[in-house]
Amino acid sequence: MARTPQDITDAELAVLNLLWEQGRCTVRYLTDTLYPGGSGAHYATVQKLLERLENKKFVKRDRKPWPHQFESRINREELIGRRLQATADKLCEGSLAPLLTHLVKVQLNPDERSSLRGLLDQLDREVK
Amino acid sequence: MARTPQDITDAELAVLNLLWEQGRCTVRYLTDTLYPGGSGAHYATVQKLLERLENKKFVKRDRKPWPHQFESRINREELIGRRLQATADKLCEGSLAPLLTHLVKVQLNPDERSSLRGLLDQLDREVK
DNA sequence: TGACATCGCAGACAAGGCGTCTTAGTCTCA
DNA sequence: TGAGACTAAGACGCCTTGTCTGCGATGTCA
Repeated sequence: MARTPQDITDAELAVLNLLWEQGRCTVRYLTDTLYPGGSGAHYATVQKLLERLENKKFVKRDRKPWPHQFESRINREELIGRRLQATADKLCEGSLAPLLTHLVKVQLNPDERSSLRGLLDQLDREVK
Repeated sequence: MARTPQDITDAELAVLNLLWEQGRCTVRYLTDTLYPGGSGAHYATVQKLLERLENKKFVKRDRKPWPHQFESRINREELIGRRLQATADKLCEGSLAPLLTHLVKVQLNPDERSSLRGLLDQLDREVK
């Protein structure tokens, strides 16, 4: 049974989180924020994480300015979607419906149910 | 940044899937189904996977009969819940609501929306 | 233009996860 | 009691992943 590597690892996610919060920025900024008072080695660590994220198309690097600028090519919402689909693929033959059912059953109190109805109504209106 | 091991790996999940489908059964049955025509080594592989699942409390082993009988202590629904919560912990500070919102937006056609309304109504009635 | 700091890049490394396999001991039953 | 199946414990090796080293390239400033 072959192993399936993670799409985005924990350390990579920490970098992405900062990119989401900050928008476009440099390795220097990311390093100083993630490892305050860190050594030069940490800089290279962040650089490597960015390189891997770039290879996986989750981060865009702008090589024109110096130093290079990085920004995310995926937002949190999209990543949530990927994770949900991955869960569905492994546990529900790719169907997202069981996940939805689970969340509705487990998660909602009456107030949340009514706000969910509101969301459904809104989606209905958008279709028209 | 420490790595977080998976709660249930792919190979372990293959075993669990069979246990869900079959209910209580032996290592022999699982091995012959997962590795048809497999060697003795595969038998030990399945045994090891079961041992790890047992340590993680996802499988119960009955040592009274010979050979031992195994059954799952978690069902698919519960595993879905664990995975969703893990996703929420990493991406939404533990809140499941964004996952639900995402699924409702991305996933539903009008028919599914109306059946979801039915589910909500049913939950409302159960509360009373 | 030369000194110097910073950056970019390629690769190496260790720890641990995970799937697999070996081996030795144990049990059942004819 | 001997054959055959099962249990148990550990080892093996590949891979992922977070980290780090070294060095050439690039920019800044006197």
